[in-house]
Amino acid sequence: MGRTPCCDKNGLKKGPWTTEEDHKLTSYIQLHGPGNWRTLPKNAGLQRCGKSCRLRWTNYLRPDIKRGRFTFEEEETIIQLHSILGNKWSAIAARLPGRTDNEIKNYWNTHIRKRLLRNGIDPVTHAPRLDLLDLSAILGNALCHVNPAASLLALLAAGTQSPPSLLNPELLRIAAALASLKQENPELYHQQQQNLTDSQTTPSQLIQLQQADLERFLELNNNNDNNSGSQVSGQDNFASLPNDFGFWNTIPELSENCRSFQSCGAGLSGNNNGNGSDWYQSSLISGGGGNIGNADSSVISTPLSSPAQVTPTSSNFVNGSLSASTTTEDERESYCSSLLKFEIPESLELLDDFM
DNA sequence: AATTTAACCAACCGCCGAGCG
DNA sequence: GCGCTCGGCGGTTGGTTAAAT
Repeated sequence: MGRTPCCDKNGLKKGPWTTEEDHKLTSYIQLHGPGNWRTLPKNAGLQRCGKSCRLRWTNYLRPDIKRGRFTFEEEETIIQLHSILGNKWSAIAARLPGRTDNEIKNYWNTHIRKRLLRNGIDPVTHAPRLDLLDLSAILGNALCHVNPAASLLALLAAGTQSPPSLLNPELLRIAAALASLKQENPELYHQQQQNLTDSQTTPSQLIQLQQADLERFLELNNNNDNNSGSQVSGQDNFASLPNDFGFWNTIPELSENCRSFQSCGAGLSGNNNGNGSDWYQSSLISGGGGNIGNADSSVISTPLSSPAQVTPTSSNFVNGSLSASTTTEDERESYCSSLLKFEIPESLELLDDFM
């Protein structure tokens, strides 16, 4: 199947297109329609190969192309489709009106892929990188949606391998998830609670290992709130902890783990139907999952589609999600940062319910 | 202000499959 | 069945711009 490259011929121009060339190509296609790319450049008076013309038209000049930044919904769609289709950019583009495969591919490679990698998620398999992450965080995130109670158990079980005085950051996160579930879907919440009751493990025994630190932490958080009258970021809160607070300050890895603690908003997504996709996708975008020791604001283990526990200050926050049409990446980052604000929900008392 | 580095993205390259004679 | 062309696709490059030093 031999084939001569269409651009090998001398005299054919390469490189960036000029306005005049764009005008010639657009005018010709408006008159004759696209197609027959081999003869098109000659007929249109262009010193380009047909392939170059086709790419210019399909990726840039086509009138139905949507320019500008990708919206939040588009980003979610790309991730979702990529998890199913892989690098089938044209197939993904077919689901995103106005976006070209080239544009999606570029956006994936320059934005989404990097973000997933930063968050410890393999951009190829969409699975957490076990070699990079803390196992308990992975377990927590993976199970959180399916079965919060089981997730709690898993995390607590993982916690038993840590020094007893270590406050497992996932514990509060899962607790917040359960709190959110209780508010959003009481029926499912009680079902999960029943699952926990039916299990052979006694959570009270496990949770007691961490209860002391949990109480001290909440006490500190309350003091901070009372003193400042404002919310305190998670990192600041940890920074304010006394050095003898638990065991973590003696071990760098544990210290980092705790400093990366991000609370609240970890509830299940608004879609509590057992399909984990939107929670998963939101986690990918917002940076969910086992980010350890990374203060990057893009790695927030909080699903954007679950705002129940957070109070975003961004004006773009509309109806429980970012206002997609106006959301820039900077604003998204800002929004993510706002999710770091500390708000231990009152319903965290539900931990006692498990006791 | 100048230089270096990083990020972005349009465009190119090469491979592939469909279709045709 | 073979050879060829065409259009499509995914990977990669390199020029431009922005940010950092």
